[in-house]
Amino acid sequence: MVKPVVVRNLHGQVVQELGRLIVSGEIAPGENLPREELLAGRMNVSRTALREAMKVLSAKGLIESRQKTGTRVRDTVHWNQLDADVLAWRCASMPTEDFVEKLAEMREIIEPAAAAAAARRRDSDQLGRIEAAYEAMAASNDREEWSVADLAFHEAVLHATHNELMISLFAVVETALGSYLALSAHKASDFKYSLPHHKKVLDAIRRRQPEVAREAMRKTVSDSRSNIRRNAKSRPNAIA
Amino acid sequence: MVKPVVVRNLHGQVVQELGRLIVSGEIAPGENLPREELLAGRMNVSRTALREAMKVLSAKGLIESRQKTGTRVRDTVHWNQLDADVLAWRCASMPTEDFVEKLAEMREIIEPAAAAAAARRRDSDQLGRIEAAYEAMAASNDREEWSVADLAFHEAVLHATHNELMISLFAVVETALGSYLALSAHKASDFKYSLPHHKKVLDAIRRRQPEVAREAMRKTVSDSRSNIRRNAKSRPNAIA
DNA sequence: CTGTAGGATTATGTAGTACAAATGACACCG
DNA sequence: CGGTGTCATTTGTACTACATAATCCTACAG
Repeated sequence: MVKPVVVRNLHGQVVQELGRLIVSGEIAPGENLPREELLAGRMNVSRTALREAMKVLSAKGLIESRQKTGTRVRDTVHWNQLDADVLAWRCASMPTEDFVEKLAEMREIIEPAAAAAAARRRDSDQLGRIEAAYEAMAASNDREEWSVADLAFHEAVLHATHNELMISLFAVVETALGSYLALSAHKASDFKYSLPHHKKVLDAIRRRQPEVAREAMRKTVSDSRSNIRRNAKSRPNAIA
Repeated sequence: MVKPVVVRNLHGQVVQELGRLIVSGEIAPGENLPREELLAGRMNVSRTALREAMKVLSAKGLIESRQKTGTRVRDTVHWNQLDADVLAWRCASMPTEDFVEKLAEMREIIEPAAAAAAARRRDSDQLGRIEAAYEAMAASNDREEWSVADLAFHEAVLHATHNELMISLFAVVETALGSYLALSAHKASDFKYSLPHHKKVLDAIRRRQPEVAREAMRKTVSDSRSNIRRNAKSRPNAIA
């Protein structure tokens, strides 16, 4: 369910290690990293590998290198907050309610709009996928199956928008929110609680009723958020 | 007004060059790049520089390298569509109306939601910035000044949301849309056309009325979009 | 003739060295 | 005191050598 983050490359590991350190704040913005030679030695990798890693971090807006000056951590405003890795590092290091709220807010903005757009622009093929996902949700036997089908449903709706920017944004937010979404699941008995909500979304998209779809989706994700909030409060830091 | 994209590093140039080739489709997804040694020779750079560039492109999801197999261009679904560079390359290579519509759609989704959030969470300091930007818009003497102040206004609203994910998304979309926003400007005589719209947004945020702010902002950006569309049709490919 | 194991081949991955270029610091000179 | 040039330091680029992994193909066994 969670992302594996398997990195076979050495510089990939270095990226993860340094990225985590920076995003978690252990290396604060404005601060300088050790010289490449020293840092490479300290991490037991060659300067080559370290530099390839630094170029990646640089591409994510986390650091900035200049000759003579050295490499320094950039201010958070320059970070590519929408980068999957950056988001993952934030999730890992600051699982505060505050951040989850921000992610959930993004979701509540995107999804209703996406549902409306899908109702306008969906073709029959994509409607089929949404229906298939809905059927899978209805047929699911446990929370695991439900979660998979649920994700597929929302993914299918997003794809029906024909807007790859929105699809990409959804993917990023949803992945980051992934672990927390488990919190929105109900007790084993009523994990299909939100099935009727999804039905309304599906019907509205099928009938090409944008505003109905928007409102139905709004209710769905807003519901999900309250559950996340409730469960997160009852058992804080359940993730880690 | 436009972004300079000044790259002092050699590998930075390689990133730009290869990135443009890939995003424009000249090197299609699934296709393999030449071997590092060959490609480096062909571009007159060392393998070192080429590899650093490839790591960056890899981080943006454009390519994927594996031993023996070589380096291949990944399918577009894996691209970080929300990466500033990727977006810039798309703008440069396919300035189709279609893509502008997608960007505008994102804007129409984000900004009203942001205005609502700003009305809820703004503090006095941020309200001050929004007011200042508004005053600058009102005091502007030409379209250039107007555009700068206009951007500052929207930026200030976004910052008042306290959600850096939304700020980041706005920044990316707005930058990509930047050149096209000029198209939304009216003739020299009535470039302040949308000032009353902005006034309503400002007032609603000041009075902490989320739904009023949302609706006012919706009208503002929707208006801007119609202008972009109209002007884009009258003089297609005015950008390049 | 077919299936599989294992080695040959070939691409990327990593390490290390050497030097170029930029830039901040400092000393020197007017 | 101020301008200017040299020096030192850190990243940038190039090149070489070898490690590693995965494909491909050969050879062998059934």
